Amino acid sequence: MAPKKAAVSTTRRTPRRSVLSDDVYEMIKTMIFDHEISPGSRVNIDAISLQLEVSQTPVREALARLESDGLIEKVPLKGYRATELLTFKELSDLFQFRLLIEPWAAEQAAKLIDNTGKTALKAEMQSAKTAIKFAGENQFQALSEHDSRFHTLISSISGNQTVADFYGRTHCHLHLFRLYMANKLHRIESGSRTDFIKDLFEQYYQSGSGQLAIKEHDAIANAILDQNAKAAKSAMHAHIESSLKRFSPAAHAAEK
Amino acid sequence: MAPKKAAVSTTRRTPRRSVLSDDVYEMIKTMIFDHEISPGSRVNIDAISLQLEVSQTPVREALARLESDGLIEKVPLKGYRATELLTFKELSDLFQFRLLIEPWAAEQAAKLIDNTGKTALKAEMQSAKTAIKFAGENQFQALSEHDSRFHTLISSISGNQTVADFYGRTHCHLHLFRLYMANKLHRIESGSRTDFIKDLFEQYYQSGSGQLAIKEHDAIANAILDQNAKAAKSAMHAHIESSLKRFSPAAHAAEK
DNA sequence: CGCTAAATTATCCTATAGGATTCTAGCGAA
DNA sequence: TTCGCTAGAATCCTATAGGATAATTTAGCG
Repeated sequence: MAPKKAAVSTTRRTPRRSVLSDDVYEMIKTMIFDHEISPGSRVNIDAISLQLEVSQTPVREALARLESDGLIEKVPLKGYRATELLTFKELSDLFQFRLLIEPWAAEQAAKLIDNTGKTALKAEMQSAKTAIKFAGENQFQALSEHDSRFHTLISSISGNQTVADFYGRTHCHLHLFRLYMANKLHRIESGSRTDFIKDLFEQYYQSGSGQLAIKEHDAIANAILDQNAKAAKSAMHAHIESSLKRFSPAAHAAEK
Repeated sequence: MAPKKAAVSTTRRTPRRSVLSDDVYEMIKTMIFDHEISPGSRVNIDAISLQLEVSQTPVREALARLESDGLIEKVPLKGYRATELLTFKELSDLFQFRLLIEPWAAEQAAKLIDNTGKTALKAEMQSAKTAIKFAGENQFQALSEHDSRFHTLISSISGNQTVADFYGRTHCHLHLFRLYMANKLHRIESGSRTDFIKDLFEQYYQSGSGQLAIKEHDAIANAILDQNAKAAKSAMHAHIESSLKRFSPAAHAAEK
């Protein structure tokens, strides 16, 4: 093994640590996240490479990976398109899958957590308090990001890398955020169902739901910190079921 | 091995139904499966594209997807390599994951199966009988393929597409077959541990284990056909645990 | 108004060149 | 001999142009 190379001293070089195709992957994912690429719309390789000012090669690699993730689908000889929003059935299936792995992960996390994990978990719960301070869409986004980090952290503490990987590949928070955004946009455009849907959203996604989710997180986190495996498992189960209930109206509305 | 036709001046009409990169993806996966690309070895893009007589673009796309599948890993600015064999820990994690989803899938399958599903399940069990007739390595491969189809079928009958997708992405049978092949090759090369490992293999992987696995499959299939959900669930649970026991020696041997 | 055929568009694939980085080999000095 | 430095080779990553094929649109005719 070669000793530390002093090549770092050439500060002038571009220390591009990551590869371009990885950046493109993240950028496209963000574009999907932000509804800049709307569900079902076509994704033109030329357009993307022009917009991001890169060649087609890294765009192709990024799209191939996004297809594996289920965020993009390829229609042979026709091109790529963003996947549609989740139907209610797909949302249910996804949450059923989460019910199979996440309560187990929480249980294991309670059994195996060490001091490093406890510190991280406490820090994440602290960050939730600040997320609540945001308003409107920003609050939802902040809460969504906290939620994503929270569940990722627990699956990682569970000690099972396979479970953690597969949880990450659900991209569940991305799907939920897309549902949220689609409903929000729809609410703005068409005034017809405004009252009904508006009520749903004010009630479920804004402060009320946010604080409810945080409370459920608190219960999970405390059980894990107490190393109470049974409580952690059932709290996670309850949280996911409750979460599905909160999002079901959004999925139903999107199917209309 | 099969002589493929050169991509000559295209006077010939090729109604290629699938896209080239999909074919390349399958070919590379087969090469990994067959140890033509051995675990940990580097995968040269140039070499692959020359060997398969395609350009680099579809090879890149295929490798990007295989990376998402965990079969290939990319080291930035150094190239691609095949992933190493599963360690015992990784094998355990993988089977723990299977224990979380497959017994549930079997339970659901028993509840939801219809006549089409019953026909398919019976046909698959019938094909197992012919697989047993093969000998040696071919028997193992035939059994492995039957096993893969069997579990895929059940996860599909479960009705939950998400669960079925994620099961498919474990590529568990590919990993198991790689473990088997690596041990087999090692056994041939080094005579030192021959007796010990040979015993293991004769006992676990050849006819003995094969027929045991088929018996376990029978139990699962019958429970599902009887629509006995509880029995299906516990039979699947037992089968996966038993399967892990059968493969653990291979993983341990490979770590040496 | 409906159907066939040509023209257009779009996508996939190929080919190749050049920049960037890592690995290897060889030379000189302590 | 062993260590450090430098030159060269090998490899990967990016970029761009262009040809081939399938899908789509448009024009023309019955």
